[in-house]
Amino acid sequence: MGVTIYDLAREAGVGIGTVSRCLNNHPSVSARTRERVLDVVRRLEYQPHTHARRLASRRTNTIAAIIPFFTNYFSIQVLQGVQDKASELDIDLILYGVNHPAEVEEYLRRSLQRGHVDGVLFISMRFPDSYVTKCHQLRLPVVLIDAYHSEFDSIRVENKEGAMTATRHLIGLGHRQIALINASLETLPAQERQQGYRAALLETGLPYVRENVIAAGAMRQDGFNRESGAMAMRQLLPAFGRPDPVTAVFVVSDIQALGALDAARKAGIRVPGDVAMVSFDDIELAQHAGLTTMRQPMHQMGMLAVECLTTRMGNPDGPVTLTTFHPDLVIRDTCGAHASRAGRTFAPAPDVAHEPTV
Amino acid sequence: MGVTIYDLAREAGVGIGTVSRCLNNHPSVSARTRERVLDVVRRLEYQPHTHARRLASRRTNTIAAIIPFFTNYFSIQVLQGVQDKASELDIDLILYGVNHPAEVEEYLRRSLQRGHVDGVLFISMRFPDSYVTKCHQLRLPVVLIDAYHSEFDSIRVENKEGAMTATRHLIGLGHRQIALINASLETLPAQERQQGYRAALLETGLPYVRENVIAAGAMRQDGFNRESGAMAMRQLLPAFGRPDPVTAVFVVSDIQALGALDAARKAGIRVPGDVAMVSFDDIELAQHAGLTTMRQPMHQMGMLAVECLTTRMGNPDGPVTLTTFHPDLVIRDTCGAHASRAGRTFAPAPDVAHEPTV
DNA sequence: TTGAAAGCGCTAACAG
DNA sequence: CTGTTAGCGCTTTCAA
Repeated sequence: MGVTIYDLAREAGVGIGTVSRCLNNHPSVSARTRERVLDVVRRLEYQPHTHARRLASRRTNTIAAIIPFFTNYFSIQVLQGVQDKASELDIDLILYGVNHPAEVEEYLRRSLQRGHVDGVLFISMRFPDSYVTKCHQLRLPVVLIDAYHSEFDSIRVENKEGAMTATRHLIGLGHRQIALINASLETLPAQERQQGYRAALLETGLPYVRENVIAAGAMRQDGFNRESGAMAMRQLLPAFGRPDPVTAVFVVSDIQALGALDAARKAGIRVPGDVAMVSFDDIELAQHAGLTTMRQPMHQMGMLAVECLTTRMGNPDGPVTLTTFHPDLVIRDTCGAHASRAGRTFAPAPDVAHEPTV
Repeated sequence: MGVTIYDLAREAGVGIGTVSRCLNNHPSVSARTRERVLDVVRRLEYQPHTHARRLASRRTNTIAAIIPFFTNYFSIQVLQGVQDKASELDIDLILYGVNHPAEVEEYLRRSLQRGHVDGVLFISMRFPDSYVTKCHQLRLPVVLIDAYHSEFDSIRVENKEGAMTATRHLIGLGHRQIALINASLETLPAQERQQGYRAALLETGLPYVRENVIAAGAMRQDGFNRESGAMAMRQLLPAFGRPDPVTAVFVVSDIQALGALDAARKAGIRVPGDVAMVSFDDIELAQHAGLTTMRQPMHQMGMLAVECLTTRMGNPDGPVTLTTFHPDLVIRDTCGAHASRAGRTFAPAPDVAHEPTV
């Protein structure tokens, strides 16, 4: 039905090898011949057959991204970086959105089919241990983003450092009772951010108050969602009224901060008037809501992940890499720094790395 | 390097044809043989080679989705529906995110490669005329979502009707000076929603006031973005102070409403206190912001699009279909219906379809 | 029910 | 520089 290289070869009066060379601009073809062949290509509106090419060349030029897909804005923004870089490199990107944990394995299984994809990107999810051997055996390149595994390349952000910066900022603004609204401690980012929060308190000599810390239980998106933030804020409400009240909150993600903000508003608590807030991620909406937050270079992380994956594809046995970005503090409205500088200001403490257990 | 059906055949003592039949559970294989072969399959951890299979069977089991990707929440939610259905049907989904208009053609060109994908989904974008003939020639199935073209299957929402409902709701709440914040009139949804707005005014005998209508110019996302909404709101500010002031606004998308809300807040205008607001889409954030809005069944539209595409793949010459959903009014905070019912209430007007030109 | 053989359309190694 | 040839791994007749 379609035009094949045989048709082209016949029409141009050359062999199919030559046609193939022209198509893949192989150097050893005379200018005249190439011209003639490409002419025929245009005239016959030839379209190469993707899969035939892939079968013969053993390269698929396709990668898969496995991502938690329940409208997770962080992941979406990483995905954009991935897509942009893939597009730039002319690589097809297969999207596997995970709604149910079981799907992870299903997608991995698919990716493992020989010749299906050249590599897999794993975003914001724990990599299932049962698959690490398989991936290695079948030599499937894997890169993790916002996740970590000692046997795969990972791209992440300094969560502990970021959480420390956030907490210090609040301390610097004069706050002494700082609450923490966390996601599920099952996840690494949640653990690390809690460590950072705690470390910042410790280094300043502030007590770690158990009641000030709310973690999400097992739930949708591991607690990185709006409702989780709102619930936590509601739980925190009494703490605003007690003597020596909580006057600031560090929320481990913007999306939770949005929910917390909402809950606070409904309870008549003003932010930053009554309580200051700093969160984490800097998703696009953070700007809209005026969140002071720790920015993660999501787009850049996505782009880098694709580069890292292609590198890995080219060198399957190279050493495992770990790339770490440093989050930046973006000051907007919720921390109150812009509004009034009435509070006492502490000098930033030195970078002492306590390692409190969580 | 990998295990092939030849290995399986040798190991099981059968021909490759039989192996292939077992793998594709073709009926004409004896239970015993099948058992034996499948045993070997498991023992050797055989993985079929995707591309070989695709080449031989001429089916790719892959579709592509071309979507405007600059964090457009509407599209993302549609995409989720697409992904869910594709996953359910075991179809691979290639994601083509468009950042620059030129990329559309690039992606279409790729999709047109023989055997690349079985079909293409086109979300929220005008389909380039230069490609309609090509798609038909190469018999590439195409389905449009939130867009329309007479020669392709389309899935959309009754924009005019929705806009009328929204505007009528505001009228019913007693408002008489209702502004319109629109996106770029280059797009079909913008045109249709403006028609609906106008029709609702006309049927009630309210004048169409030119100064009350703000359309976005040519810009990012055709004006369907936050900044556009904020700008429009700022332009509208004087109208709130004049005699016979504007007391309500219909905004053609939630994302613009978010921007408008922000701008209003900064200008000291309370919503719904000073001005009521109804918007369109019901993206996930609408709930968070308390937007009264016209709900589009985005997820459902995405799912249906995939079904429609597979149907089309099975019957390339069937009649072109157009599926239309009706948007639902979701009442939350911004319209003020919950707050006070102080205003006069008009009875809903009959469904007269004026067709004002835009 | 099964095996053998002929492709699917292309790449790449090998002669010339 | 170019033509020929041998696969890539699988599906699908066609006989048996």
